[in-house]
Amino acid sequence: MLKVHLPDGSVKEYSHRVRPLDIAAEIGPRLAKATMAAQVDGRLIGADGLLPEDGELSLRLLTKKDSESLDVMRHSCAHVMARAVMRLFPGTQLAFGPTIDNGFYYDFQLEHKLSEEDFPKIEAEMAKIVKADEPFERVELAHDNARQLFAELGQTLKVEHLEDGLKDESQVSFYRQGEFIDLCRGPHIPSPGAIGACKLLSVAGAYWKSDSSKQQLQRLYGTAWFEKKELDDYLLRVEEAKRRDHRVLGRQLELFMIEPNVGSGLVFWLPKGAVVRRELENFLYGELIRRGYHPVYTPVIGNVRLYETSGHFPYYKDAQFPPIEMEDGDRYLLRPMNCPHHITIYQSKPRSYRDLPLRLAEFGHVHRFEQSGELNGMTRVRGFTQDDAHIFCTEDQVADEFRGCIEMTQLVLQTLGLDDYRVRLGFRDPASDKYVGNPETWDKAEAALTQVCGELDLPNVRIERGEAAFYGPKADFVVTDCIGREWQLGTVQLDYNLPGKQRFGLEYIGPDNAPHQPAMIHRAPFGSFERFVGVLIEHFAGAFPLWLAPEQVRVMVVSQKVEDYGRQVQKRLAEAGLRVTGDYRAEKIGAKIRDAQLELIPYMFVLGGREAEEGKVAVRDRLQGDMGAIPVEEAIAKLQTEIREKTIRHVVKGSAGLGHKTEANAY
RNA sequence: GCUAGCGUAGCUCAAUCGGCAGAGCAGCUGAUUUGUAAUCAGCAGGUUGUGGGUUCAAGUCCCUCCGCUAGCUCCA
Repeated sequence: MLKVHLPDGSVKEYSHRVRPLDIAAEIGPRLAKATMAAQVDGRLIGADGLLPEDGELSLRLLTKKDSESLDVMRHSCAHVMARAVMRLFPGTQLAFGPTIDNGFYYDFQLEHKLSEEDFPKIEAEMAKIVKADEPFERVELAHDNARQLFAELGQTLKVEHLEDGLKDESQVSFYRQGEFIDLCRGPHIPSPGAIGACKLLSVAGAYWKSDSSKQQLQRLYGTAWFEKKELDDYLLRVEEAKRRDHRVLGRQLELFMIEPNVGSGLVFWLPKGAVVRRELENFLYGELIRRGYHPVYTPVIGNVRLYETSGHFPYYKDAQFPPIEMEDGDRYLLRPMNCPHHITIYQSKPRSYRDLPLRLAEFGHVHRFEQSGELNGMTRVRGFTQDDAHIFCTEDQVADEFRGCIEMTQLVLQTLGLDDYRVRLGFRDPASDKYVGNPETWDKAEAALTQVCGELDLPNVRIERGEAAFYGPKADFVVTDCIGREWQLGTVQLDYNLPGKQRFGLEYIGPDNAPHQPAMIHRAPFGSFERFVGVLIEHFAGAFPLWLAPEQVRVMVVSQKVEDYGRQVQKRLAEAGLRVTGDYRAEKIGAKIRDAQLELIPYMFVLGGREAEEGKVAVRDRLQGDMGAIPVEEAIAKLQTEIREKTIRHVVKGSAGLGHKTEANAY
């Protein structure tokens, strides 16, 4: 006897084996038709999944209205796409085809080079399959039989996966739809007729089992929705996201440029971008001084020996610009990190426990030779400036110092309205030989980090093995941008290894008059100015809050007759410390306003004969339009308050994935 | 680095089958003196990423290199 609890509180009992679909049919034929999948005690299963004979369970029938159904349908759509590709290109080998945010992909191995020109053909074939609406049938087979089946079908990648990843499974499942059979855990929707609208998005290379030493496959990306309108909305959102791409806005708004004749991945900060950066630097410097950091400046190159000691050179040789070879045999490296230089300052004189914690801060420019395919606007470059600092402290001070770093990072993100982020605790992978130091030291560092993070109110903390730096574990702040990409920005890293005897052998004299080894914390709340500003441009869609805006207010005159008054007001605003320009062209006021709106200037002061007579300015707000005329000094005070308070007047509503990103910044 | 696609004026893009490189915006000059998102007219702007090849003829076809884009791999 099986007891089934339904969400409405009702309970049904069965003495025979039933499937969710049977239960749906019992409730009503419309529901049976609408059922896409089911949830049993919170676990997703297919509508045709046989429920146990005895016991008690809670069942939810999932229809198109339930968000869980969307993923199930998209996975089915991946099968439909694979079936279409196999029909069009016989001999296609199937790899993996999972669901991702807003869509799905499928990896294939085939002779034909897929390109966007093939998309219409594939989509047409998919449409036929959807229209035919043949059911997805789940079949379970013993491991050996499955292996034999896929060997006969010539699906060698699937056979390899059965022998490798699934070698311990005694029984495996696959799904059949017409002539198409695929090894698959499921679940699927009952039949593809429910796929309302789907579209192929792109094709790209991907390595078999994510291993760059293995063969490269062709990956087709697609998206699918229950309703055509949802697909259209999604495509609109993608377009909107493209418009706020920091590379596009960076050029339009003259914030930065990258000139291939100088070098890939090397950033030029143009005057307007430099203003944004300088404001951020000033903000950070204020915080650093308040928190007892000492700013330092150190060389941007150094003898290779230094980086051999730190380990950076041997570990990241291929990702660095090659050393400069001198005639006397010395070799100098463009520094890839600032820590060895700050360590050198620490070592420059004997240190007492009374000096600790010692916090050395530097906006240090570093160079790394990133692979060409990794370069991306400001977010992945070959020369960048870290808002770096290194804290040298005693064992007892580690927790407090670490907490201080996390809090400063949170303050920074909060100040800029970046609240869509998660914290990744990067720990070592015990199986890897990438890490320096002994396991006990690592365990100590990881335990300290876990404890501190546990005490703080951090969102979405997740431990990821294998994500540590080679010298220590870290807490990375990973921010999601407007098109659903994640960027590692701030980082706080705990290091017992570089100060250790095997590396730099740092010491301080303790109260017991004996030498001790200090601990080190590496931290950067922004990560790098380049990447941070890149993400910030997308976050604000180029419309910075007043305190960051390159141009805060533009004075514009209705006619050149009031130019003198305009210049007077402009001068007064500049004296008050505002970043101001004036538009005195022989243009109509509408044209001047339009230009300023497109340049995303937060405030416009419109001046005509009336304002000149009364000593006022007509304030036009970029977001709200005409605010009416007020005295000049009142307008200045209003803007100064907004600057001082770092007000954010419009925030992108962050959420995971492009599908949920909604347009928020009107511009 | 790998796979695929793409490189035309400062920007966004056009150029039929291989047949005289073109438009809008921006820029410059002149006229206009304007009240809350584009006034009008004129002028100028190019070694079609680079080097080679095929052809009577190449922006267009082929090869090399460089760069960019998407994804993969990597990220101290």
